[in-house]
Amino acid sequence: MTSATETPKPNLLELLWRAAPEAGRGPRKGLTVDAVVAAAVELADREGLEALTVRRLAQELGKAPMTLYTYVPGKTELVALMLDFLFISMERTEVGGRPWRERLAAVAQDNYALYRAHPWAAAASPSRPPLGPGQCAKYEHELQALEGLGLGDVEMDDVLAHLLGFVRIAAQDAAQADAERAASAMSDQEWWEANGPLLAKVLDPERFPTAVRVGQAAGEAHDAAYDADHAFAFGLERTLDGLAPLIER
Amino acid sequence: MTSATETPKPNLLELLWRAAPEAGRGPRKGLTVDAVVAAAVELADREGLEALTVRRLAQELGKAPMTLYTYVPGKTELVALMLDFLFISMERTEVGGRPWRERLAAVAQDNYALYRAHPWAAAASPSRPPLGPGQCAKYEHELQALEGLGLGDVEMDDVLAHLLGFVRIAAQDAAQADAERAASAMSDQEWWEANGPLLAKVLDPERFPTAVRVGQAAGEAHDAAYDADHAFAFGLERTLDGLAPLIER
DNA sequence: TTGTACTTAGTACGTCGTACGATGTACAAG
DNA sequence: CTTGTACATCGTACGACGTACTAAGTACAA
Repeated sequence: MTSATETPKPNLLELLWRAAPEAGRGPRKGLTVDAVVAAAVELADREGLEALTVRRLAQELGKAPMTLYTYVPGKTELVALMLDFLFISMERTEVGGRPWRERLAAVAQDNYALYRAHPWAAAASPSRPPLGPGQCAKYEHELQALEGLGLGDVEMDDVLAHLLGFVRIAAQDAAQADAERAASAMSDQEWWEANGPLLAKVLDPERFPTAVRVGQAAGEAHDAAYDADHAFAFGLERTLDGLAPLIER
Repeated sequence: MTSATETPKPNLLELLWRAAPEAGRGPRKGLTVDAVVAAAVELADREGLEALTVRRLAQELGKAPMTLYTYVPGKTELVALMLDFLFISMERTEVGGRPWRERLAAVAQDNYALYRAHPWAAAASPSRPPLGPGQCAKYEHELQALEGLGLGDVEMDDVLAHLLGFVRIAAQDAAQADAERAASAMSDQEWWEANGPLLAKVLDPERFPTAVRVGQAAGEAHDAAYDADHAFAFGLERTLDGLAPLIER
């Protein structure tokens, strides 16, 4: 055993809470973790999560790529920090004293707005994000919207997870629909010219009677293959309806 | 303009429906699209989606990497084919004549079972998969579970999308929880030794009273940070409760 | 003043998806 | 039967990626 200097390699939790031991010797740092994270969020917002590469981010910050590893141990940790960064500063509608349905709707809408503003976050966000300050503040605020409704503690957690899961999948689907529209160089017309004939042959109303009928009706109703905001509005009502028996019992 | 031979480059839809123009000249093909897709599914099942690389898949098939591009235009299309492959052969519980709640529960459970057996699929599956034969058969079957309940066509589509969205997010969360458990080299005990002190300091019951109380209760109730199957069971009941007012009106 | 812990940067490794070009095969046209 | 051509196959290579490693230089502690 040498008396080697253990480079303490900051833990993700320490990083999230900015509990790093505050360096002593050596040159001054030219950046902060926050600056790196903020720039990363801005880049991901602007050009999507797949454009967020270490090289690219370093370039925007005017540093060499490997320099970023002084601030963040790796890309996974960076994304976790980015998420918590969003959670810290997201809108939290105040709902004290309002009926439960409005309270939960506000929670859902705050989350949906967050994911719509930062589409990469919907895909990156796990159901149990690491316990950073943002996640904790968010959890606290959202649980308070569920206080006093006669739910047990475990039920409160179940209900919240259920509600937030709905919002996440709605936001994921919305983001993906947007991305597909943007990525497809084809106009709707071109697409139909290319694929219509085959589809007409293959979507046999005798083989798929219900599918053809319903699919057509849905497509015409939304004037598109998929209407994300409608799906969110519809799903939110259903989700709240589904919580009513538990809450109003 | 030369009279160049346009290599017709198979469309994704043509590929899904196996409507490729059936080559004429040249050496016999050593594989089929189905063989490639089946091997890819098996590899992804066995080692996860990130282990599914073109080189690796080619190796398992005894071919050179670039050879696969004769069968499939690219990796995105391969994943789409893999999904439709699952949809073709998935379990479809027969539910004719049963009450609506049982029917929808069966649809949800068939989907959940699919995603649990093929965890990569939950992440890869969009809300509107391309219209391959599997997706069509699936859509048809699932819509039939909604027939005769007094819903309009557009409502049937909305309801199904809502139900399937719930299943997808539940499966995603389950897969991710499993993956995290597997990836973390730490035991629970090691994790708490490493992170407990910081958490104790930072999870201040005065700052986050509800979060600390509820989080602890939920953690103890499930004996883990997250219990995916419980979340699915709970959420399914809530989701069906939420559809009741629409169906039983 | 000197030693040491640190930030920064350059280079490089192993991975990925896939473009390109050469080689050889088997059918179609002569 | 011969020959031309469309195609399957494969080796090589390119430009990305995350990041390990090393060297250089800086500013505080002793």
